[in-house]
Amino acid sequence: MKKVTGKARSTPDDAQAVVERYTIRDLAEDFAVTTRALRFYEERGLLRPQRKGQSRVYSAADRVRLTLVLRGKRLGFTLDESAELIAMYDPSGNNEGQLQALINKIQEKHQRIVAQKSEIELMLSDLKEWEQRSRKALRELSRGNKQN
Amino acid sequence: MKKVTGKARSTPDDAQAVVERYTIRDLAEDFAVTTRALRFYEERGLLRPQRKGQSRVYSAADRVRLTLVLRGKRLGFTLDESAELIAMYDPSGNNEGQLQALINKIQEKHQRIVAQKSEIELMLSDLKEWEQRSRKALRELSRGNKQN
DNA sequence: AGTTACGTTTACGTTAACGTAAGGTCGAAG
DNA sequence: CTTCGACCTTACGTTAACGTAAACGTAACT
Repeated sequence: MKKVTGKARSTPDDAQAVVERYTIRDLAEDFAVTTRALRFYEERGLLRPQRKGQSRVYSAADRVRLTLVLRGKRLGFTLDESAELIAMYDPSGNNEGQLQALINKIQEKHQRIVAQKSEIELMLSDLKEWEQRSRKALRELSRGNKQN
Repeated sequence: MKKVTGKARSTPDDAQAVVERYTIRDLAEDFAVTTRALRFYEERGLLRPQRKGQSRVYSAADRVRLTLVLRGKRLGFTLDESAELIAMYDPSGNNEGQLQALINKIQEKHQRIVAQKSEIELMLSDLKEWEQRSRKALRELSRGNKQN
């Protein structure tokens, strides 16, 4: 969690607002992703870091976005879907319609997850069944061996 | 479920064992997969239909295999994993060690599925949380509008 | 013979989310 | 000045599971 204020080197005299800035590596380490992934996310419009020269400079806002992206991944969203959701949640366009749309999207995904959950429950029973059959076959096999 | 015995056309006199045979299309329809998929599965060693001339002829055994493959898919197995499992379950090599290995594999997958399940539960709560925040933002926004 | 239906092989195309070079820039350290 | 180390861009490679198209064989019907 290397936090660095405005000018990191050695000018603590400058009492400007404490704007946290992070290098690409900071974020990569903090979130356990590769720098390639971060650049990729940017390419896909999920992050919009500033530049200092050619280097990317990430802010706290970018960390929030990244958090959302990663959360989206865990939720099984594609990057495009996450991009869409994040865009909708963007404070700049926080009007009523947008938010309602966002809520709808979320509920849509909610449905999908619920479906996945029942799928998995089916899978579990399938697996158990299969294992049972294997065990049974194994028992019968060893019984057969004894009778040999 | 077009079942066809030995020689389908018009020789019911031939009383040989009722060996069910299916065309590639039969299987495709019965299992709701494409013929391409069936050929692909064969290419990957998951199915081994006989040939009559150049055409593929599937047997009941192939249906079982296909069932296992599709079940594997639902279980989140890759084709390679399914191939492995099916190979292990193959009656030709049904010795004790093989079966035990199969059971182990299955349990391994079982673990994975269980993990997925809890992942999904996390996702669900994440989603609900997110939705809550959106709703709240929406309420506050409409409250603000009234005061305008 | 011609057409239609169904089968075959070969092989390139597709999608997602990065991985993995290859080569170039830039500022600090020795 | 040279060498690092960290950053950058460009661009091709990768994996899974087929989709899709091309070009052809064969059998049955008309």
